[in-house]
Amino acid sequence: MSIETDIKQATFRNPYHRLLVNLMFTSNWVANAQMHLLKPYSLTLQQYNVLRILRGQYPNPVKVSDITERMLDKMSNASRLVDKLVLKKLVQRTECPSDRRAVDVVITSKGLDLLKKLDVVQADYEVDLNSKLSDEEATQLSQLLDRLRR
Amino acid sequence: MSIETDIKQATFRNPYHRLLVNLMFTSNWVANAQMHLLKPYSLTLQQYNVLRILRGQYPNPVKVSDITERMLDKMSNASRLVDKLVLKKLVQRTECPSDRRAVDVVITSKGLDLLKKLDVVQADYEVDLNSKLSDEEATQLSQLLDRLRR
DNA sequence: CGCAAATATATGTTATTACATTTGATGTAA
DNA sequence: TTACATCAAATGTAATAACATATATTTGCG
Repeated sequence: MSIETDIKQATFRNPYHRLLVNLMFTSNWVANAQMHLLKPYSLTLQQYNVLRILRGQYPNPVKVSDITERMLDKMSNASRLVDKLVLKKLVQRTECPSDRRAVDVVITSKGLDLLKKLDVVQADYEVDLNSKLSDEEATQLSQLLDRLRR
Repeated sequence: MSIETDIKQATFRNPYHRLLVNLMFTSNWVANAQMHLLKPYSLTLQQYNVLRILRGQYPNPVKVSDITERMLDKMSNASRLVDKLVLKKLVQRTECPSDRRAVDVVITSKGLDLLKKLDVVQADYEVDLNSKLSDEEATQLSQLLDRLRR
């Protein structure tokens, strides 16, 4: 279904207007689906993203400021997000030895195990996308998104 | 810059994984920019979207349930969003004569005036996109997003 | 060195979101 | 018509987000 049908709007002013609306709508649509996948594991999308960032650097620590930077999903909740993950014992927080202002965060083995389980769920979801867009189309879509942010 | 550089992640498992991350990232990026455009007018992005939905039907009323449906941005805040807009006198709420459970919402002339001012701001933003993607590319991107939601 | 500016994180506050429940109205089947 | 399911909106609530400010540390310039 086209975005026009999905949001029941007959026309847009121009292709850019349509694109902006479509982008937000689609992203919400995906975020929603992902949230529901994560729900049985009591993880929010943001917490999941933080865990994946940490796994990407494992076993090296990542600073809270690095997490903030990579999320774009805005300022200063990184500290509290890490809080939540510490409470769940999915990450560990230690003072950075070279800069006592900073905090080193590392994913725990419990966190890694959880991500492993979620990899399966996520892979299934991605396979599902495969039936809608080919590899090439997914790549092309990604490249167009990159250009939009230039 | 590619999404890899933007979020400092070397690789993704597959094109779909990259696409999902890129989609969220880009959408946050756009939402953020839009939020800052709206800030001087003390409107949130959601409130702005509701106003545009109402303008689309003007002078016909739109039910709260219709607003909810078109937002996908989830359940049940539509009622409170309308509340906020009523407080600002940007919309008017009247009981639907044919179904007393429902509520008819109509944008006021003050609301229409505000949207008119925002049209200019929004148009400027869209012109800016024009320098990054051609009309055809914007259309193509939109179509790929449509297919992703199939 | 001494001190102001910058940096990293944490915290306080308010608004917004997600989710569940409530209230009232309508549709429908016995 | 009554009883019951369904539906529309509003409301309660807990979690989360946005934004400003605070606290502690480091950096760098005179």
